[in-house]
Amino acid sequence: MLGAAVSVFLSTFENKVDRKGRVSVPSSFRNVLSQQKSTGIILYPSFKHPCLEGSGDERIQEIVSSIDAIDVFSDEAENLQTILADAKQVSIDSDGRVILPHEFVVHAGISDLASFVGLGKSFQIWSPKNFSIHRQKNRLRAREQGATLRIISSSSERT
Amino acid sequence: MLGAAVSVFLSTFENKVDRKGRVSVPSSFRNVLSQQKSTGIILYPSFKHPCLEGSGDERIQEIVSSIDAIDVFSDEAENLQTILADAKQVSIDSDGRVILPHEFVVHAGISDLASFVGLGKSFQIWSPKNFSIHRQKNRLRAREQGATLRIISSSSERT
DNA sequence: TGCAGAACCATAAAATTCCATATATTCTCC
DNA sequence: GGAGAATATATGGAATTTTATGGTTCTGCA
Repeated sequence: MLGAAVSVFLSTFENKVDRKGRVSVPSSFRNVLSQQKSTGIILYPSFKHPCLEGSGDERIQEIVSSIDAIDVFSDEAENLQTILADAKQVSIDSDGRVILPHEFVVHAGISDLASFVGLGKSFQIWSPKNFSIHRQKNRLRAREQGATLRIISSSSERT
Repeated sequence: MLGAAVSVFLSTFENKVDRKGRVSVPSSFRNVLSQQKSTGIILYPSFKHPCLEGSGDERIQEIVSSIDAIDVFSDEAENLQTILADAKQVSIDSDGRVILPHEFVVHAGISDLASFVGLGKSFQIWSPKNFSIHRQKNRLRAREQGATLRIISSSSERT
């Protein structure tokens, strides 16, 4: 395993998806997950993008608690329940792979390659093609809006 | 059975209903139920949607307590009491199937397919057709109201 | 005695586990 | 410092086990 082990999902990895929909979870991601004591990962289709949202399975517990905290029959509860209805837990096999459910593969437009994109506390899975488009748009926007400001101010605390 | 198992009802499964009204309970749901030591499941017609509400039989206990906690003659109490009056317990056979009572099948508009929808601590059973309409509405609303944002921000507080 | 519900069997499809390998990376001993 | 051993990662395929599902038989009860 590579050195450090920052306990956040970091960087982007492109892995192959075989005929059965199996794909290796990047090893650094697996380390983060095992540190969170996740036995598997939770996946659900993104509302906003043609990609999958992923996280350790503790996240589900948080959603369930959120639902409990509000009126069971409210619209708001139903919004959150939608996430649960769409989510799937996939287990990581002994070789570090998961099986991407077919509907998810379709939603994300994935064929034989999948990009795992670290977002810190969570990650996304894209088709490499869609991701490169998305990435370019994001970079452009970040540049225009001066995304660096936030970073500088937060890191300046430790200097 | 796969290792994992966050012990909540998760994801959506579409199973066949045979001529005798039998339908397989998704295996992951059965796991949750057995973890709850439920010998069967409790079903009752939703009064909000054309679907059935389902849960392990401990859930009924919670509803009973809720009734106790509120004004005995309020509308809310009557709503909850209606649930109890309409509810039925169905047992799971050795092959993991239940028989959907005829009135319930009618209420939900189910013919030869049933969608089991995980909602965390409980689940629903829909006709796939009605569910897809419902799902689309919910997803749209969730997107507009930004349901995910709240979860993400609340979870980020604790790290 | 006829019918609904329960228990039994059988089977095809799907998911999970196990094994094999190629490639890269790290370690260790000289 | 470097050759080779040991380890880890990503991938492909096969074997095994679980599910889902259809059909049949049994049983009590109206």
